[in-house]
Parts: sequence; structure tokens; C-alpha cells
Amino acid sequence: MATQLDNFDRKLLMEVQRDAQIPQTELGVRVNLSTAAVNRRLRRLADEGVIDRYSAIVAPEKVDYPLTIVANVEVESEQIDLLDAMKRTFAQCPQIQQCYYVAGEWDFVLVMTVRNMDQYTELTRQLFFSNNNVKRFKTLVSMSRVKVGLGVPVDIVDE
Amino acid sequence: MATQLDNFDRKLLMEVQRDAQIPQTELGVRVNLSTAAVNRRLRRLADEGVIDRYSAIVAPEKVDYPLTIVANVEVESEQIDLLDAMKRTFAQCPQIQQCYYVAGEWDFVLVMTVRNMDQYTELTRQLFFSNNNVKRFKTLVSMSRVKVGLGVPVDIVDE
DNA sequence: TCTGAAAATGGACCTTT
DNA sequence: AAAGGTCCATTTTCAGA
Repeated sequence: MATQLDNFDRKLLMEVQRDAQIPQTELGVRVNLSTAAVNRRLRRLADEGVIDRYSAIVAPEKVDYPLTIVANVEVESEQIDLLDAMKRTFAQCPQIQQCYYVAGEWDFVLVMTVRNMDQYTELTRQLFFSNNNVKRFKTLVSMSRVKVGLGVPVDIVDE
Repeated sequence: MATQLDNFDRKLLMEVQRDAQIPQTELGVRVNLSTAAVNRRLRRLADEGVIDRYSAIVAPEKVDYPLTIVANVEVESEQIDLLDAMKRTFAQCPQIQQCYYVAGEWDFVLVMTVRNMDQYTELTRQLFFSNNNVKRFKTLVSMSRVKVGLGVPVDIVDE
């Protein structure tokens, strides 16, 4: 599953995770590689799916989505088709940024971004109260987004 | 706080959140604007901080970080400097992708990506057990990353 | 790795509202 | 003034030798 990477790849991944707009010439300088080599490697990393995609990260508070909420959900039944239906519902909801199906005290952890509490209340109606398979849920309101990202560590190793 | 946006901006934000590599000419076709106008608007959105940054999204399982874990943390004291110290520690830890300081049953929610359970165990030592201000924590292991992103909804409105 | 063509970005300048 | 469009120079990407 894990693709073969060398330290050049890892350094490149580190850089483009931080900032995907750095020109390949500059990346070449930073990792000590020619522009063409950087170009080939980035293409390969994208083709292999190591780089899933490139994305603009939008500041939610600037587009009037100032509230981040974490919701934990416990289900009634773990029957596969019921779970799949829930996963699809959660995945489709634009306000749900992340949904993890977890083992432990809860079954789902949702990270949501909303305009205000009213919108969240409305979403709990749609997603939780009107869903027979939701046994209970608990809301955690974020007071501070201390760290928000999808960055994956890439550890430089001795080769 | 929320910047003035029109529907052109919103459509652009939708597009570049999904895929930041679409050329500005193509974006122009999609939103019905000249390339130059797209260019100006994207620059403005970045300057104003609406677009926080551009990032390559790496698939964690491809770089041998197959495990996602959500950890809830309760603190002993909410004294400001102790909290700040914790926030800094969490923010610095490369395996912590996200850290929210929350109100509710817990004080922090952490979303972590790790190589294996051993690494997580080691991290709990460093972050939780060896920190006097951690009263208790609870671990939720993700079995499925149903939806993972930082996308913010941008609602097209009548103007 | 180097070179060069093709593509994309971004500024200058003029026009429209 | 604020924003759009066209045109053009510069920068960047990316393939072939």
C-alpha cells in the first residue's frame, strides 16, 4: 500500500503540503534537484495517488462560517446497510468537513463548520433527530481552532 | 470579519477548493469571466485571507500513516498559561493534524494520524501521561475515514 | 541535465458601469 | 472609482534529445 519514496520525494511532499504554489524551480533549489526532476516526481506522486489532490484552503470565518463543532454520534444498529446509508448522508452534507467511523465509546465523529448555532440546531434535526438509527449524540463546540490541517508527517530517513 | 463576496467569488472558491490546479482560463469559462478577471479575483481572495493557502493533500496511507485516531482530552486546570502551553505542544506535534479547544464534556479534541498503535501509545506518553495538566483522555480509533476535508460550503445567493 | 516549445500567470492599458 | 476585457511580457511547466 505504501509507495516507495525516497528522501527527495519526502522533502517535496513536505514543501507542497505547506505551500502548493511554490514554483518547481524554487522547489528544485530547496531539495537540491533540477526543475525537470521535480516536475517528474510531482507528476509521479500525483499519478500514484500519494498526492491525492491540490486544494485551496478557505478560512471559514471569512465566508461567514465562524463556528466549528465536533459531534459524536452513537448508532442504534450497526447493520451494514444502515451504516452505509448514514455514511452517505454525512458525506453529502456540505457542513460536515470530516466524518470518521470509529471504535470506542462512539460510532461516528463529525467535524462540522456552521454559520451559527441555529444552523447547527437545524442540522441536528436533519441528521440526528430525524434518523431512527441515531441513538444519541453529543456536541462539542470549538472555542479555538488551535491547529487545523490535513498535513501528514513525512519523516526523512537514512538510506 | 466576513469579507464582501459576490457569486463570482463564491463559484471560484467552490472550484479551487475542489481542485486548485484548474487553469485560470478554464475557471474563466466555468464562471463566465475573463482570465484576467479570474486572476485578479483569486489574488484578491488570497490577499484578503479568504483563501488561507494552497496545499497538496497527501493520502496518509500512501506514506505509511494508515491510522487515524481521535483523542478527547480533559484538563486538570484551565489556567491560561497552562492551556497555552498545551495548545503549543499540540500544535507542534506533527502527528496532530487538528486540535480544537472545545466546550462540553471535554476540553480538547485532537485528530491524529499515526503509523501504528505503538506510535500512538508513545505519543500518549509524551502528550498525556507526562503532562500533569491532563486529567484524563479517551481514544477513538477510526475504522473508516468516511469524509476528510477542509472544504467550506459557499452558498450561491440571489443578489 | 539541458534546451525549447507550449501553457499559464499576471501586468498595462483601455472601456464600461 | 471599481471592475471587466484585450493584449502582451514574463514565468512556469513539461516533454524530447
